[in-house]
Amino acid sequence: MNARATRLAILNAARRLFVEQGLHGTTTAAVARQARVAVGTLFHHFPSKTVLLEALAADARAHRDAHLGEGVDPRDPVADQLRTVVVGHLRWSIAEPERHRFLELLGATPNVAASPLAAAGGDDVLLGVVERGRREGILRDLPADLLVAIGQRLGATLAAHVSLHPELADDPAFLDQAFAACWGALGRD
Amino acid sequence: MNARATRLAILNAARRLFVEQGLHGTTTAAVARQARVAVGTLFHHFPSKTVLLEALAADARAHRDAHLGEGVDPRDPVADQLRTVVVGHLRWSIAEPERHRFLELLGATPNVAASPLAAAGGDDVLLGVVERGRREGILRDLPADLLVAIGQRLGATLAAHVSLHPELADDPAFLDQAFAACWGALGRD
DNA sequence: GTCTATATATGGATAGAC
DNA sequence: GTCTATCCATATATAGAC
Repeated sequence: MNARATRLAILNAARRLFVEQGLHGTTTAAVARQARVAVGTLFHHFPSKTVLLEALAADARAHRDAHLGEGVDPRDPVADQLRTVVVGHLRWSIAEPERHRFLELLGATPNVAASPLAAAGGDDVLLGVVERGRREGILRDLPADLLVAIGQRLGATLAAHVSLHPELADDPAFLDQAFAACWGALGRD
Repeated sequence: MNARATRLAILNAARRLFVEQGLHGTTTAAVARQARVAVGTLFHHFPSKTVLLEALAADARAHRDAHLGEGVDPRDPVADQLRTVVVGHLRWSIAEPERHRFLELLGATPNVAASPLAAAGGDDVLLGVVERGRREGILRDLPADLLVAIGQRLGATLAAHVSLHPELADDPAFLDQAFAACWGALGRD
């Protein structure tokens, strides 16, 4: 197995275990076992557990952002852009449940949420849409950062529900209602 | 210091540290230090770290439920009941930020969210309101458990924002908009 | 009930052979 | 690059004096 493949095996094993057992609940030994490599090999590729976490975070964000970047057309009405972002995020979190849950976990973990590890970065897409919506006066009279947070949390809640009922991912009626709920929360009455 | 006071000091210290540094990030030694008792004393009152977590969880839920139980009048329209629950929860999470964050943390921690520790229990109040709303056909055509989850997450998001801007807790315009966002997400258009 | 001192296990990380 | 064996710090929990 070449170096690249070994590195990938470690990343995949680590992501899975971190999501299943938590950040502190997962030992480097367990990651190595799951990846079918020796502990020394793990530390050869990732000099510390923190570096491993950072690599996973960067990977997950890059993956998500690449997925979200496409598709949002600045010429569309804000409501359409928002729908594109929300549904896109929903689809991504269904397609990549572990990466999604890993990012959620990072954000929810004290002393990690504040570190560079949790630097949002990719939610810029949503932020851009929200800021344009506010300028146009079609969103609620709430702070922009709160609107972004609401959009994120709502998206994550929907994603968690759909991950339990995968058939909903392609149910147009459900997706309509789900987006309607988001728009109902964010849009001006 | 009597036994009751010692127990309380340990609980308060533990809650604070768990919220600040995470469940696994907090050692029993650190809790004892913060509570100004010896490690042996801690383990005298709580035979294990798990028991301490359970006691903390039970305390936080009882506190929240006692607060939420009052105030919901079954004769009110569902929208009013919902507002009572949402605003009540918001106020509670502002008044008791550590208990609130501790419950959030429990729910977000793998291998803890699934354990008896995370048994919801007190969100029965919200569940009751949502079920009545669905029967009356005034809520969105989404599964009841998803509606409850949306209400909870939205409430938690608002609470997190208000904890950063405490002055909003008594701003009627903000509370109106905040509740409007919840109702927009949950209520039928 | 509270303390100090310690047992026991396990964690992250390293050394050095291959 | 990968392995085995091991170091060292720290974590939970206990023992037993006061």
